Amino acid sequence: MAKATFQKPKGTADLLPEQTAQWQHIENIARLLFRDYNFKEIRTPMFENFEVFSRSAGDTSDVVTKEMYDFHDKGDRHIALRPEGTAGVVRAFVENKLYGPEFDKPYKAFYIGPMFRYERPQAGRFRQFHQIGVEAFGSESPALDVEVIAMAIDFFKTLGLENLRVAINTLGDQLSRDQYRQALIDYLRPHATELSQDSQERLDKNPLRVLDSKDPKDQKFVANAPSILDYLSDEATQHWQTVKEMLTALNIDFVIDATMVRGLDYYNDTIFEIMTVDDSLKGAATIAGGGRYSGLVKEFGGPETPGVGFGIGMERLISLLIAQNVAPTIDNTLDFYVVNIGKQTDVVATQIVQAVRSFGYAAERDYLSRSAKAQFKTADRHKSQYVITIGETELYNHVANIKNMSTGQQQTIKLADLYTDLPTIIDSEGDN
RNA sequence: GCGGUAGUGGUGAAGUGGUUAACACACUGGUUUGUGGAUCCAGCAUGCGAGGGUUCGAUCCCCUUCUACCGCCCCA
Repeated sequence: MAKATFQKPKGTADLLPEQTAQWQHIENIARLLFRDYNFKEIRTPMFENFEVFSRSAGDTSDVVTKEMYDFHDKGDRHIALRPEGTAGVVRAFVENKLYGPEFDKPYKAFYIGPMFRYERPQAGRFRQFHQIGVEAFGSESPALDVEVIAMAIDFFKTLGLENLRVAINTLGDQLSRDQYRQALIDYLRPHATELSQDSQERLDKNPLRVLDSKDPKDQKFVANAPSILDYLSDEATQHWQTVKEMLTALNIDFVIDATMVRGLDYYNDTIFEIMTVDDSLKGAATIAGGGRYSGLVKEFGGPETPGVGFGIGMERLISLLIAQNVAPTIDNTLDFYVVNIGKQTDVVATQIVQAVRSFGYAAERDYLSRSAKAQFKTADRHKSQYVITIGETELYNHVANIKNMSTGQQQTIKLADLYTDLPTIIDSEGDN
């Protein structure tokens, strides 16, 4: 490394061809599967006005208070790189009036793309990472909560993952939440000074998030804290019950985690996380998280419209696929390699590769005037099925040699035939 | 934002305050004046993340910085 003046920004990654194949595999499966559920792809900007995120994720959320990748542009606009997908989709939903009568309800959309969070990189955590997410707007049906959860699980199963744990909880509706919030404050307030510094602040701003704390000082209080499940309104209870029943009806195993809160403030009713129990991803076990939210569309100026969705972390997903040995093997094999010997053959060699490619075969040639041996080695390394050799003698006679690399058989054919009948020549190879 | 560990060629790595920085893989060439997977031979870091400092002299000591990995917080 003579002068490594340029390095990629902290927490980013270059995805090289060996890896992109893997990414494409996952994306392809997502697109195919989500289509089965009638979700359509939506693409929104990778950056938005800062307020789009601060208003939706919640002013007290960690994402907004310390992880926002934001800056002021040349027009002095306060811009933020999107830290998650929902806010932008909701903004687009409202801005494009997708709540209009001509659109399906629920309106189902999915997205695949990079997200940004300004934090210290570590296992399963990057400044630029990628999510596959879905959102469905316009129905309060618990069946939709369940469908979204089922789709995530379907996706992971299709990819071949095992040992997944689905945790669900409910945050109830506004009424339940308000009552619970008060109960929680009443419970925690007397112990306020014994809580961690962070949680003391949370107590005022967003007491539910105290439940999320991993600090041992807080944990002992969290353990005996009142449960949201005891404060659900009749309506919220009904919703919650139905979600559980439907999950059971679909044979989806789940655990109820009454202390699960989620990091974004906009959720209500059903929330869920899907994590691996695989040891390899200890610090980053959660590969998907999501839930229902009802105030967001209104917050962005649209009509009161409920939504439900999830986000899947692609980097974590890929680590898990690798850890569980279900990553697909990629095919980099060539069908043909064109060995050319001598300067004079340069033009024909180009004509030949192009002709071969025009038949739909993957083909490569040598551009470095290397020895025939070196070119064959390269062909071999690419596991090329056939090698076409063109030297000056062949050129003079208007022929080329085709060698089957697995049998070692080589035949001489006319260039004219190669250009018109290559597939036939290959097919009939064993016949004569 | 805080803490821990690390940074030598394309890769995996050894190494020492002092003339030419092991070894292996990969790659290139040759052994076979135009034909692959084997053998053997040869070549392949004026450089030890970057910038300062100590020293007669530093890849090896000190400081700063950058980056990576891991942990805390939190999350995907």
